[in-house]
Amino acid sequence: MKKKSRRKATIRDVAELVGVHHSTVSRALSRNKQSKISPSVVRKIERAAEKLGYFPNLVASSLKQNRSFAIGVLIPDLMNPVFPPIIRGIQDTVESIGYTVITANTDDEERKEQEALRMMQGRSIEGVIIATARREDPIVEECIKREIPFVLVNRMVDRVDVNAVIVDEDFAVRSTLDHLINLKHRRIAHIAGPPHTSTGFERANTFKNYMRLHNLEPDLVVVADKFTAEEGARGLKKLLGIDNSFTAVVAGSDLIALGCIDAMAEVGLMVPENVSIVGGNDIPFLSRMNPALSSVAIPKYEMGSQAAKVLLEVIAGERETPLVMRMQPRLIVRNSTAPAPR
Amino acid sequence: MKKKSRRKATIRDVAELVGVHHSTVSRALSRNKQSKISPSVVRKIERAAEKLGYFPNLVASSLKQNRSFAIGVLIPDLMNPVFPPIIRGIQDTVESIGYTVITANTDDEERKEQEALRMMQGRSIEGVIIATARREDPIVEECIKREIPFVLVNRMVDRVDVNAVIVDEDFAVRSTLDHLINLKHRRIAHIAGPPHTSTGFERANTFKNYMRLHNLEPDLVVVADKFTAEEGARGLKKLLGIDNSFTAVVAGSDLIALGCIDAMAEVGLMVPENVSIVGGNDIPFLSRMNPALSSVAIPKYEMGSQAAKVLLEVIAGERETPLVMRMQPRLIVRNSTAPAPR
DNA sequence: TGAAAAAATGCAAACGGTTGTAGGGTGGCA
DNA sequence: TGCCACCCTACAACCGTTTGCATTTTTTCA
Repeated sequence: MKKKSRRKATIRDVAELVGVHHSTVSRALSRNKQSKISPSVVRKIERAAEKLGYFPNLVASSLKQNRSFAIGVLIPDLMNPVFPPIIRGIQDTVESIGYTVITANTDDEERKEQEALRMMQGRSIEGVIIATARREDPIVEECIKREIPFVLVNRMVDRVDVNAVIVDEDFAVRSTLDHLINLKHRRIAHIAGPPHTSTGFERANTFKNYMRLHNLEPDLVVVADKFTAEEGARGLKKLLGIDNSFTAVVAGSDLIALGCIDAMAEVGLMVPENVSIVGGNDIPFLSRMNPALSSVAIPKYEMGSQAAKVLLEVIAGERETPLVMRMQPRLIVRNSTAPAPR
Repeated sequence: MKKKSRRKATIRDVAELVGVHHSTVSRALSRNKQSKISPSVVRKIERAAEKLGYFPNLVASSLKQNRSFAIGVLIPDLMNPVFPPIIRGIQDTVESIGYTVITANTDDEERKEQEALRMMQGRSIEGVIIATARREDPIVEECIKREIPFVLVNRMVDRVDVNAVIVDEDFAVRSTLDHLINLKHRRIAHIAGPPHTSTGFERANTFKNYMRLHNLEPDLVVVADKFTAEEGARGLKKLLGIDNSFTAVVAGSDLIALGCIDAMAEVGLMVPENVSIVGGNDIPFLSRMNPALSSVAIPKYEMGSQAAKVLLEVIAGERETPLVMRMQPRLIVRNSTAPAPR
């Protein structure tokens, strides 16, 4: 019995115990097909499997079926609070039907993205959810070329023939600007996210257009090279060097907003007394900071969940035409915005 | 060529292109062994592999070698900010040597833990890092029984013959009590984490002992059933019902502390003017809240990283005797603690 | 009652690598 | 020139499942 517990029981072990061929066991245990195995044998096999502590070797199964019941997820960095809810949304929906997810952090480095994709392909993942897309993205191109099912989440590429679950950035900045303009702000600056990302690019574009629509000069736009607090701070300092007449800033993300607030604190600018600020993404706990950050909330968990559903459809071959789904964000007004000072 | 790109190139395709046996290709491509393949052939094979876009099928390799170069990680919930850094620490260290990690959320439900472990075993993971341990933990027992290499992280079990990377909870509560006592607090309450977790249990124990050591009555202890803000709020309300003479509270975790603060706000208690509070774990961004939460920081990333290293040693058979590693936490004093009101 | 249809099970070949061992070629040395 | 080593490389079996097809068993019905 030492030997028995030594290595995992296989399908052949239970076949032997029952006295049938191992293929019969295989069929008996995979209930999906109408497998033509008599109920009595099925029961005997199930009992034997139970007794031996048998459970299927997913690896062997994957090899044979050339599918792995696994999907990959590419994110920039797990420690960025935007991503855990997205991932959780993905996991919850795919796990419910027996899939597992493999995530990889790419730190926005193309080399790591390539490596991760390689690794995932080596593991025969059936599809990928990509949260790292740049507007021109070699990884996306490669997925297309290799015909790997994929869905973009949060960030989009410049082509439209892809599946994506993203947010209505237009709506996001319009509602932000509406709010600020209602508060009588006129000199509004924008610390934009990186222009090679759709989120950074689109929001900056809409910002400019919508400002003009309101006859406001959209001249105070500076870009942050990353969605980080450091870059946000750098951006705001640069802005101060150019023009300090602004009374409000629209930040490309919450992290960027945090950096802006830090930079303003350094020069004695108070939020919201001197300048109002609104962030983006609404990451957790920022509602409790001082001042509580006004932000555009995006449905992170749902986006993950939806992206997963779409991916599963693609994998199952149920979806032919590309789908881009724009989720509606919601401006949450807290204490970092106030009427424009006179 | 359609057909070629249709399906992934295999080792046999490469072999055919070069005109050698596929086993030769296998040996040529796995450099580790002194594989006795002539350099010229190796070069030809590498070129052919490159040309065909070949990369190894990890699944097949896993099946044959009965190892998967994958480890599992069991966490309660990815969305709890404590875990992403731990996971990132794990990922970074194992990925550097070609392993991948599969994480599963268990929501502290035993059923999900069992399922997750099953799934991981089915995928032939070589070991597990467990962040979900309760003091008596059936999953841990099962790992022992099945001889699955594992390392506990953050939480410990009651037995000591296991590998674990945890924090010196004793030190944690002693330094927070020192701090509070220095501030002349005498009536100090403790909202403890769940007593079925080592962290909840140990901290509560140390709290009581260390209070007595200072001739203070440790009577104000109430337990939260989970490490959540909701439970923290519930705990504090219960405390208020018992005795409201306390001027400081030691919370079992940051999330519990947040709940306490909320509950206190409801009844008009101000932090830190009326009561001081210190949290645990020091999750990100709470330094920016109002008031900035004093907390006991734990080296989350390093804990993950260390746990991964230990696990890899166990897997490699390089570690026989169990190791429990206690990482030193650090009290970070911010604005949620102040001298005791008179 | 017997033949044909239907149902249940067995057989064997995969899936794509790895690896022990056998065999072919080359060079060294007497 | 001949023999023996010694490198390389080829062969084949195997890892645990799945699955088309053959075969056996059971059922059906004339």
